[in-house]
Amino acid sequence: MREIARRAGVSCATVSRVLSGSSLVREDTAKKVRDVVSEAGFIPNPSAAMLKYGRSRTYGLVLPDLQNPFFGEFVGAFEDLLIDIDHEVLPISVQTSDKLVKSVRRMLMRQVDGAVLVSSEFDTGAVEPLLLRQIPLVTVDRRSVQVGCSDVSIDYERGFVEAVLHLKSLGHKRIGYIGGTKGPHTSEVRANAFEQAIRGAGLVFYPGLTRRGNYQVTGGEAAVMSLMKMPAPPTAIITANDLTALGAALGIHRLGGVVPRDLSIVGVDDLFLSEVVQPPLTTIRIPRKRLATACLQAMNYTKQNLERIGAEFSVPTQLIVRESTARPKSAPKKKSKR
Amino acid sequence: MREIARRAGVSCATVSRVLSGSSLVREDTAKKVRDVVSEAGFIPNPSAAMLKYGRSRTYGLVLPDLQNPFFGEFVGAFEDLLIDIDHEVLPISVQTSDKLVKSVRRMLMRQVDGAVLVSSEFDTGAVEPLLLRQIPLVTVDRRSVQVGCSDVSIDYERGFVEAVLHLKSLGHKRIGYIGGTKGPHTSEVRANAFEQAIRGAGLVFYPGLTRRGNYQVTGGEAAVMSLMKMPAPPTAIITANDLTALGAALGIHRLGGVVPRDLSIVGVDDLFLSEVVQPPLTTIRIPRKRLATACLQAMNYTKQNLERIGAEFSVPTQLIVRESTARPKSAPKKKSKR
DNA sequence: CTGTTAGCGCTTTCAC
DNA sequence: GTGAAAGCGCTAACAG
Repeated sequence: MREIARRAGVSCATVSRVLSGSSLVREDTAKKVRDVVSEAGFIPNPSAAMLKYGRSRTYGLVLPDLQNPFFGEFVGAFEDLLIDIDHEVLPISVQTSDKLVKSVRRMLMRQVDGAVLVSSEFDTGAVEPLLLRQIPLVTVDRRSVQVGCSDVSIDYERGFVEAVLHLKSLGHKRIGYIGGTKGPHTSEVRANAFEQAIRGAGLVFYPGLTRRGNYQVTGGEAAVMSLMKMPAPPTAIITANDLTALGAALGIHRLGGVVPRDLSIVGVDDLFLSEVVQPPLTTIRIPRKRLATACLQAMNYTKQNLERIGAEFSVPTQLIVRESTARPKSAPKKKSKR
Repeated sequence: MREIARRAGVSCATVSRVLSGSSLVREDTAKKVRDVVSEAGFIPNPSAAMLKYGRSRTYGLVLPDLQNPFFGEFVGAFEDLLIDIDHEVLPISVQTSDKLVKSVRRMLMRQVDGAVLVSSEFDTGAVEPLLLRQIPLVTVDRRSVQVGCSDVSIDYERGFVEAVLHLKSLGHKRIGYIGGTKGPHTSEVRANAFEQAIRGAGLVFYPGLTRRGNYQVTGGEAAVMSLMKMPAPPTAIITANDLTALGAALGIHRLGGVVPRDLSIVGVDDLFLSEVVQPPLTTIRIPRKRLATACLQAMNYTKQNLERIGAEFSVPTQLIVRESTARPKSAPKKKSKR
């Protein structure tokens, strides 16, 4: 920078002013500086500014599992948003929850300006250091907020209602559910949302038709195996995410069955792959862009209201009907009229 | 840090020495400092060190497409490796090649200590600024090196040979290929590798049975449609990656056919999803961990030999046989004995 | 062994 | 409108 100042015949203070777009510089001086800057290919070093202000222009993004394509896509969406405001993303994948403690340390080291926690599977203790240091937090679908921490919830409720109505209109009455393993809180919320969607549609909720999964293919497969072994198995299921749904489809196939003939399946996420598998998956889409936007919005809110309880944001979902759902085998023909 | 020094009754130089593990400190002093550090939850600010040494302990990772799960998995593998050496990864997804210029700028700003370029689809000009600033570069599968830039190639050759032999042993003779769109160089290399694998196996290479794809599902689908319309379509194909293979399978399905009955398909990557689709995909596995390790190794080599031409590293591939390959419809029964 | 000090690159008062 | 200078947190050379 000194070098630029020297070449332009000004001081580094002036160069700094030009670069930060201060209007206190005469236009011809500014132009000259800009010329020298671009000619020399000068790129300012933000670490110096960071050192001075303690802000890194970086947000931590804690994800449970980069193997799930959904999160890869989400990182991309979030990154795009940050580019526009000249920030970076520090992605952190946390397979096991004890790694969160280390991750928090990493974020602290890198002086992140905030953190988005997409794995809700964590105990508050782990993020305590972040809160203590006044780092704004945003959780996704944790359904609870606290001082310095906002939440963006994904509106599964609406998606579940749409999905259940769709299944009901096809003639399904015994609808099962394969959930996730996450923190008791979220799991509870979702299971309740499912139950209410069922009841809201005027159907009977069968607790015996719900299973736990692990948000992965393996969990969906195991759960569907267990479900189909029952004396009265479900004719349709809704799963916690597309990976679980894919696992369920695989399980049906292993059992010698066919989707949707033997079981209708509804996923959640709408991975771009869900469209190309056979059969293409009916799923409740979580819009990544909107989710990313809401996270950033929540981040800004939290930052500006650090002393107050965080706000709750919500992202809508949308049912995408494809071919993994159909009329149940046993459905009386007349139902088709409805 | 001053605060810590004050509390421990030492100077900040001593604190710094303790934190960096210097042995020049008496054990009891060091212990005391460590106690204070952990009690106060002190976390050093690396930007200061960065400012001083110009090193950020961050590597840029330029990826073509975070939507392809392979890259998500690769980011995870690379991140794991970097954690061990206390570095971070700055992931940058580059959809269009003109964005590379901006990305390069971002990496320069963040003072990355090096960059791994997984999209080989770029002209050398775009990364010139990196080279100029003596930032070590590693390309993946670019098959060329230069001063300050090493390459890690993926041994498609071996994978193609294995795949062709596998298909030949099943009785296939007309084997097609759906490539990618990447820079002319890599595409050429792969197409050649395919051709040689075919010839090496004593089969006839039919140029008319090769198509270009786009490394995505859409490309595979379009290419297979075109291929199957031919008077004498292939009985098996090898594709540039699993997404293309999935697209090809989808295309066959759209055409009313069945994989592998109407066409055997071999992919490349071994996405974890490839195992769970129907039929599970026969594919040439690229080991992410080994690839990540090789990239880091290449990075270290380049860093230590910045003045010299980079080295070439290679990562082996491995054929994983699943159910998307089978004997061709037309195969004479006696072939089965072989 | 430990303390003092200078300086990394930048921004930002405060003078001029 | 512009320059001079201090200071962000840390490290390394040097002094003690």
